[in-house]
Amino acid sequence: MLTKEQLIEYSEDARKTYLDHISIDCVVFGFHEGQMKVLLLKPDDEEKWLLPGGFVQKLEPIEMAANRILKERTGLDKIFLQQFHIFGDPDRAKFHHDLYKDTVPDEENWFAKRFLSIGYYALVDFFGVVPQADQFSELCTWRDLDDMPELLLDHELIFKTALDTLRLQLNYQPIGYNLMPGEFTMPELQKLYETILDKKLDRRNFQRRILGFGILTRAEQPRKGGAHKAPYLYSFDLEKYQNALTEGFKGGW
Amino acid sequence: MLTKEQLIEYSEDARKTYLDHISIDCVVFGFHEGQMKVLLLKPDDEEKWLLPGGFVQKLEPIEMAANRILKERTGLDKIFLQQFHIFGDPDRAKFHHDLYKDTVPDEENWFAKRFLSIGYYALVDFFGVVPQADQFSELCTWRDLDDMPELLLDHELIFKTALDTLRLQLNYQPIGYNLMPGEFTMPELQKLYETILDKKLDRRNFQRRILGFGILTRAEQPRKGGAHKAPYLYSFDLEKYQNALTEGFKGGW
DNA sequence: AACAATGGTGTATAAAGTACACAATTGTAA
DNA sequence: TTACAATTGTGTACTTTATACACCATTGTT
Repeated sequence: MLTKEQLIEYSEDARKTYLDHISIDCVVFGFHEGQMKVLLLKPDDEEKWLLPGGFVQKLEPIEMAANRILKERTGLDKIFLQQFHIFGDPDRAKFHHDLYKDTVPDEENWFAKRFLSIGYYALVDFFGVVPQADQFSELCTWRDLDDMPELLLDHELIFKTALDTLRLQLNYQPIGYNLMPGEFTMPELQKLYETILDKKLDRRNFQRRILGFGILTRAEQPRKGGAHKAPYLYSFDLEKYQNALTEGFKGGW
Repeated sequence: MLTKEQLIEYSEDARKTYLDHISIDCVVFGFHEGQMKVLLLKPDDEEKWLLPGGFVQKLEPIEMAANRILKERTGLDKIFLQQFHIFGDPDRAKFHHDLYKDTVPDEENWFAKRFLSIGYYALVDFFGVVPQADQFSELCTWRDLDDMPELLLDHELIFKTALDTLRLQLNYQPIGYNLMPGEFTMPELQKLYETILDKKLDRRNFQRRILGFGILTRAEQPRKGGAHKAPYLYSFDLEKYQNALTEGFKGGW
């Protein structure tokens, strides 16, 4: 244990040495018309795009910060959020730094700092979102997964890491409750998996596997009205879904 | 884009609102005599124990910080490190805060802050480690996985999360290169898996599965001298091992 | 020389994953 | 009205992987 004097000295040292700045960047996934979408911001006077993000406030739990930030951009309140990595290269804020470096000296420029950024990914209901730009951006909108623009900073890396994590997650957790509408058909759910994985799946094997998870309830009436054979409607059995989320699927060992 | 005045005002606001403190906590796993071990610190004047940790310095990449911190505690240089979560409850530093709260006022006490902590786990060679206590601790030593003492702060949670992550990792990545000596027998490797998973595995099926990964090389001579039948010696084929690390094992989808 | 303890290898069975075929329904074009 | 394309539902054979269990080999001990 330190003495009083040691503690005060240590504290002064530490204050100079260790202060840092935490931001959160979110990869928000939505699903619409058979396409996986990501919510992006287009900053003023810039070609490239950004992930929605913000700063963690003093004493604010990071989970709460992530929810707050996403509420500002999407209007949504209770969002499926998953922390997946922290990114911490010292020069990752270079964009904002460069943008303002001729305007004000570094000492007065908040952006002339290193930002550690916590990466979250979110799975949301496409129709529930009302995209809202922030003060630095002219646009906040959905972009297709297979038509992504170039991203600023290390947001390319953050996005890729999020997608990899999501794909990995498919192997041991159910997915879809947060992305699909209340009722959906099996082919629609399959399309979700196919866009996430970026590959075709066999219709019949997909159906068997998904049903084998035991997390779906089939409605009595199929969906009428469309062309072709009327498909059955399914919904997630929330209790079993939640259980599968915590338990995980197959063991491996 | 902000004007000069807006930027300066924004920066001042931000400085007050967002400054934070980043620490790193490490769960260091070692393997010795058929037992999984974790490196722990016993602070002065405390019953409970701590994980080795430290602070990330300004402008220091976090990966580098983790390596630096572990070098101080273990003497090891190039360590297998895996970031797995960031822990950010506002009151998680309560221990140090309480410890010193009667000694100096909060403004002068570095510990009267919220610390965000990045959790890393490390897999190391047991014999390569020379445990070294820090200035706050009377002891730094290995503890058996099944004989863990109580831990301070949220280190219990950090440890559990690390173990869960490690167990999950077993399902899609090889493990052992960083934990086993250069040459080892199949039963020894099996014991590693068994202690991590905390369950018995079938000898014969384990062997087939591991060999099926194609990452082991069998030495020509078995290990002589011990009692009973002489077991074969294996070593990891580093190239194939690395490849399996990045590729992952089974797909699932 | 018999025995206990440990390690190496094989085989039968069950479960899971893959590939593919056929029937049913619905709107549309002939 | 009928043939057809498109889509969906269901089944079945085959392959691969996982699981359970049996037998033999080696080595030191009794």
